[in-house]
Amino acid sequence: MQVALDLLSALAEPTRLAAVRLLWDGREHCVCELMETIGVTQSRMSRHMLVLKQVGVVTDRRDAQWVRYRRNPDLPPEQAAIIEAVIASLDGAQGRRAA
Amino acid sequence: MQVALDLLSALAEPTRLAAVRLLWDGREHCVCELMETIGVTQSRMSRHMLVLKQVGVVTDRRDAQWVRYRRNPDLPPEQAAIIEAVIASLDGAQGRRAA
DNA sequence: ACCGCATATGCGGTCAAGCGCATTTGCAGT
DNA sequence: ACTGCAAATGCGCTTGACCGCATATGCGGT
Repeated sequence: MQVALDLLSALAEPTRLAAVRLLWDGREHCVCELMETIGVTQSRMSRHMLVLKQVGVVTDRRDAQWVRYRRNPDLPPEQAAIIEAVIASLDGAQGRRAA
Repeated sequence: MQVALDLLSALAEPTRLAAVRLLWDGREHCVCELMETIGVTQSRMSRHMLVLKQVGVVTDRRDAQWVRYRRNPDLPPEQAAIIEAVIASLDGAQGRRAA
């Protein structure tokens, strides 16, 4: 159960959920981009990304002065399914509001 | 986003996740049954059920001296999908361990 | 009316999560 | 070597989640 709890805890925070949502396009994003898009301070963004990395949701890579984060391609399918369901609920809410 | 965050927070707690899992059989369960099955104190169980009720995951019903909780049948599908993905990951982990 | 089981709740304590600020570290250009 | 941007981290603080204990409330049965 612990794995699921860790994942849920990681997602149950606004900054982290926003980051996961952005990273779920499959592309790489540096911390500076994420913090600007989401609108949070640098240390805050950095720490939250660490949490996401620790639960295995994302991967990071040094690229010169930047650290590029992206969705972890090796994330177990059952966990990916959870994240996708969450993102779908976010997008769905948006769509229904617009309709 | 708030709705999803509330749901995730509600699920990201051991006692509540265990309760949701039990209630997801669609049947009714009283607090006394839940607390015994899960193995927690009465006040603890009661309070966690309140949280689950507040986020709309479960419904309660007075039946004589008991309060019967069950899965909320009116839970929006996108949220139900999240919960089902979580439960599937729990069951899946179990099955794979046994295999 | 009283008792007893089931459930909820008031209260106070503990602990970890999250935060900002300041500093450090990593890296590239000059 | 020095400067500057990107990212991480040490530190101390605040706040809210969760807990147990005790008590209140709801509801039959006697």
